Amino acid sequence: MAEDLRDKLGAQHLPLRDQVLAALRTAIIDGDYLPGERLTEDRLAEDFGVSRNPVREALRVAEAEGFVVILPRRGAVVASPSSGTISDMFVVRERLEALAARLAAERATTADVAALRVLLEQGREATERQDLRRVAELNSALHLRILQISGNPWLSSIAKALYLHVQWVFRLGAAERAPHSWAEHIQLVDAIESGDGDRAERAALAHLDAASAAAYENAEGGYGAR
Amino acid sequence: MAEDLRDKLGAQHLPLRDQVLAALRTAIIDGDYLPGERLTEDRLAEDFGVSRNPVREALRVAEAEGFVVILPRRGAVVASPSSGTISDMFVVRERLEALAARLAAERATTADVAALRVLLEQGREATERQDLRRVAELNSALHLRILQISGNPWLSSIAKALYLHVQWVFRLGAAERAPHSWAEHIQLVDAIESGDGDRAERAALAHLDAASAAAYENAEGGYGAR
DNA sequence: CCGGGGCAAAGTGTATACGAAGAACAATCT
DNA sequence: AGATTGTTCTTCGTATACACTTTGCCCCGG
Repeated sequence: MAEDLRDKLGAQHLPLRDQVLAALRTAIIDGDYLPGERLTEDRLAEDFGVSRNPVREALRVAEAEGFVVILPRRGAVVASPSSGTISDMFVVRERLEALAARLAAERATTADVAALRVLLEQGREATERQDLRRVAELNSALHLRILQISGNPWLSSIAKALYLHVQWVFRLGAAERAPHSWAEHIQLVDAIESGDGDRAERAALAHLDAASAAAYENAEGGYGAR
Repeated sequence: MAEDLRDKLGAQHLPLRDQVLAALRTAIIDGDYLPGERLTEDRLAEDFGVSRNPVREALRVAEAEGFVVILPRRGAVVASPSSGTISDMFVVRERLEALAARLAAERATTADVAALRVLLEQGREATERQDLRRVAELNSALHLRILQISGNPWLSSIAKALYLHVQWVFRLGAAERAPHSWAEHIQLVDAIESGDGDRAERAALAHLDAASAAAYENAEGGYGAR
């Protein structure tokens, strides 16, 4: 896309609305704002120390991304992912990440693979140290990196959005993803390195299936229903 | 120019920002605003007969949806789908619609299938009448209906967003989709009726491949670069 | 004690104005 | 010419105002 243009020109200035959006997203994902909670504009404006306008703009985008629901004349509430939508999410994500794995396998440079291996190694270390927070971070980083390597901006942005929601569900469902997923990650990176699209896709599917099962388990009755 | 756009807003009593967003989307898809065209807030506000606030909120969502690109401190321009992103879109859409077809096959009621057949029949008629505009409408309706039957809101909304972009590319690339796609549609609906997920998926893929090829052909050098 | 009517508070939706800062472009100076 | 300096256009954010809806509460009558 026009990313090159965007990079060239005044890129480093982050509009307030974007900062608010980022803060809002993480607040929701981290559970600072709980599903069903009402988000009045004034309150958010005060929380973030800005006026109503940036907040409103951030809210619209958050709505488009599925983090909040906006009821006309009644304002925004944090969305409530039901267990039904969780499995829906995973079915879609499975397909998208499988595709990403295939494309990544077909396009990865040796540098790309090296970067993945670094993440893998760091993940192994963090797992050894029992640093679950860092493990989760690296897990995200790995998946996001693969998406990026796939070189398909649409795929990347859609899958990223879904991924954020998955994280959200995880946090709500208490536990972080179990560390055993790193074995699957290694399989996946190996497959990508091999350049074999079919194999990469299979590896991604296997991994996602396991992740899905774990998520579903965690999520069962995890959050405040409604 | 400002008049016809204003008329599209009509007398509905939705929030203005939603009307503006809808009008903006269709204006972009219909080619009233061309790729690369600069969209200043004042201009849009005047075109739609509203103040700048609803316009700004609509623009943020339009950006999230990929219809415009917002450059910090420089404002919004209509996005320019390059032929690269077109094929990227189709690769993703292929997977999603294949999934939708599978789910639809697994879940479709006889009423669902009947509804699809009605669309099919209307499409056949419209094709006979050479009513290309109506054919395109029915084509959309069919795909959207299948998405809906799939019963997966995530899949549905993501694929719908992608579909809008495909339509956009089509309009830009001049011609509507060739009428021969109806034969593929019939295959697809038959497969869905059969309840055979694999078969439905294959039918969807075949259809999408053909559509993709046609789109790619139309798009080649179709629009004004940037 | 309870249900409903009505009223006030809260909050959204929209408009408007204004100042600050960035970007683009023209004019000016060396 | 090339660099520098204004000038202008716009976005970005703030603030304010106000209509209109929704909500919640109080009070009243049963």
